[in-house]
Amino acid sequence: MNRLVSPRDLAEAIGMSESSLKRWADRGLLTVTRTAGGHRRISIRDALSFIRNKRLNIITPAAIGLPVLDAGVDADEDTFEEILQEQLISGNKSAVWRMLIGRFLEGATIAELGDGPIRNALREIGAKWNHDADAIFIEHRATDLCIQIVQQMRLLAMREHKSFRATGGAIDKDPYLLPSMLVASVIVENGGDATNLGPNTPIEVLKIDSIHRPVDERPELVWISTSTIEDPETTAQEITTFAKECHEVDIQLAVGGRDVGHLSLENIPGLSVHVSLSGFADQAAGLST
Amino acid sequence: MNRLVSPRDLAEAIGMSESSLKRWADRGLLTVTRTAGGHRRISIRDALSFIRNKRLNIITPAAIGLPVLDAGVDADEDTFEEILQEQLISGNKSAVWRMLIGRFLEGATIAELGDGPIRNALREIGAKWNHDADAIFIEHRATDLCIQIVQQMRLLAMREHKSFRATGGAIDKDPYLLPSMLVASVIVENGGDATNLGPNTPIEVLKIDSIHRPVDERPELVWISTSTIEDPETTAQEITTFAKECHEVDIQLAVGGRDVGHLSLENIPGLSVHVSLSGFADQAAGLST
DNA sequence: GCAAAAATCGTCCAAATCATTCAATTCGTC
DNA sequence: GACGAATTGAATGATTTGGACGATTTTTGC
Repeated sequence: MNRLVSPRDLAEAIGMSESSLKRWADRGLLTVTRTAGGHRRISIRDALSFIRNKRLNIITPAAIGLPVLDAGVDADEDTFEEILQEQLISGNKSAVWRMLIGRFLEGATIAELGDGPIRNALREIGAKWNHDADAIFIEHRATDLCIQIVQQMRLLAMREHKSFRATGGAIDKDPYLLPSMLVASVIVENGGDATNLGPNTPIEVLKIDSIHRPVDERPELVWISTSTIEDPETTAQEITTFAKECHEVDIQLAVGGRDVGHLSLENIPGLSVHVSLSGFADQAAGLST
Repeated sequence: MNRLVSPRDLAEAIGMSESSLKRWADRGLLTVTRTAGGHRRISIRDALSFIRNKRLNIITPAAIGLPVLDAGVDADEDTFEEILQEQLISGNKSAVWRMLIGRFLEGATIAELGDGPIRNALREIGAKWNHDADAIFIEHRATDLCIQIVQQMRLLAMREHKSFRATGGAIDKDPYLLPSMLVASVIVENGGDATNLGPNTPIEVLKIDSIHRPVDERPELVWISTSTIEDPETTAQEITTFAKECHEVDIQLAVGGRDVGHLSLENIPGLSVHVSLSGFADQAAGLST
């Protein structure tokens, strides 16, 4: 996973000529290092970022030491999700990795993958929850694998220049990591600088990194992820108050998550309620311009 | 201590061939000393200045195995930890990233970084815990940043060939992510294939992926991370029973974590108790050969 | 200590890559 | 369509790279 490739290899992998590749590198579109003798060398990570940024197809994955992106990457959406779910259940790390990263490199956004395959597969797996040890095992293993892959995508999607700041986390008593991590990754993918405060983050704590900050250090966006809500009324009230405070200082507040429908949050100025990651993505894209 | 590396090791570390490295040395691009018999030896200092000079990437840090305490490369250990802690508290992502990944690329192991700078910084930050929102904010932000960096190191440390399998997680009711993630990363760094079941994993669930598996799918090692323990007596009893079951089928069980001292676990065959990540590293290295 | 195993030596050479040039293709605009 | 600008892919001779070789040195194991 960490080899250096030559311009020739990368050119072959994406079906372009060596000349073009070198020109792109010289123009700065692709990060290259040089050997002591002056030959260009490209790290896999830079190569993958480049492939995705330029929306290129990997024609010969083997040329840069990538596993064949087989098994359902080309399949239609339903089949893809079905296979992904099977592989997640059986704990086939490399297959899941190939499928998701493969789609990602073909240009799928983190929001699309999170809203579609990842959410659906984990929902199915979670539905089997019944305090049965087997089910817990499968859920934990699948979640950890997804966390690793989402982190990897976050790194690949990161841009040099960050055009806005965002902070957020999962609400108090909510132990789920992945949703908030997905939101952070989606924000990074859309040009933001995301600080994820993780699970179990009371709204009081979010205030510290937003409205309580000096004006020039405040984020433009705050997100709250709500996978489980203990007390819907109190929580809705807290969020409403927080939204008002944010609105006064021109911070956008966005709430999303599985249980967001249980909250009565309507027509509150400065507050967006998202039922999907693409909602977050759109909002972030709006801030990014 | 001034360790010397061979041309082959340095070549592997930067992903180049031994031939090229020898040629560069002969051309004077890289300072080498010679043994009495004429073999080239390169000091870590010269190797690093060469790498920096030519802007090369270190892709296999383990190859030059630089001891962290090699004074003079950068700040001494105390100063380093002090600065790291400051930057973690102030949330300076890029600085923390640079410091930790930098050390890692210079040859520090994940175990060393986890036992030293990371643990000490987070311990200091955690000590400020008093249900004060500021303290929680800083702790959450620092933890998330460390999670990202540890995941990145895990990817960098991953090898092509995995020589043994391991599974583990944080014990039931233990919500901390990072310790178990660190153990998984240390195992990966030492040639293992780690499945991290994450926080809140009851021992029953660990059994699913170990003793309840078919013989040829069983891991060689199971780890339990214990940052908080609700009921020491029951837990110790459970672990003892589990250790016995593991021992019978030749699986090694390793327990570690902040609160591991509160458990009475002594002289149990097949059970190792570690107070540091390097303990896990040694055990993994033993399995790897 | 000694012998076997592993690592490195210096040298050679085919293959890969360099920077540059140039013709062919593609793109946008009129 | 025609035209100019930009991009692409192929060819060039010079340089760099990486693997192979038998000989020598260093390390390992007893």
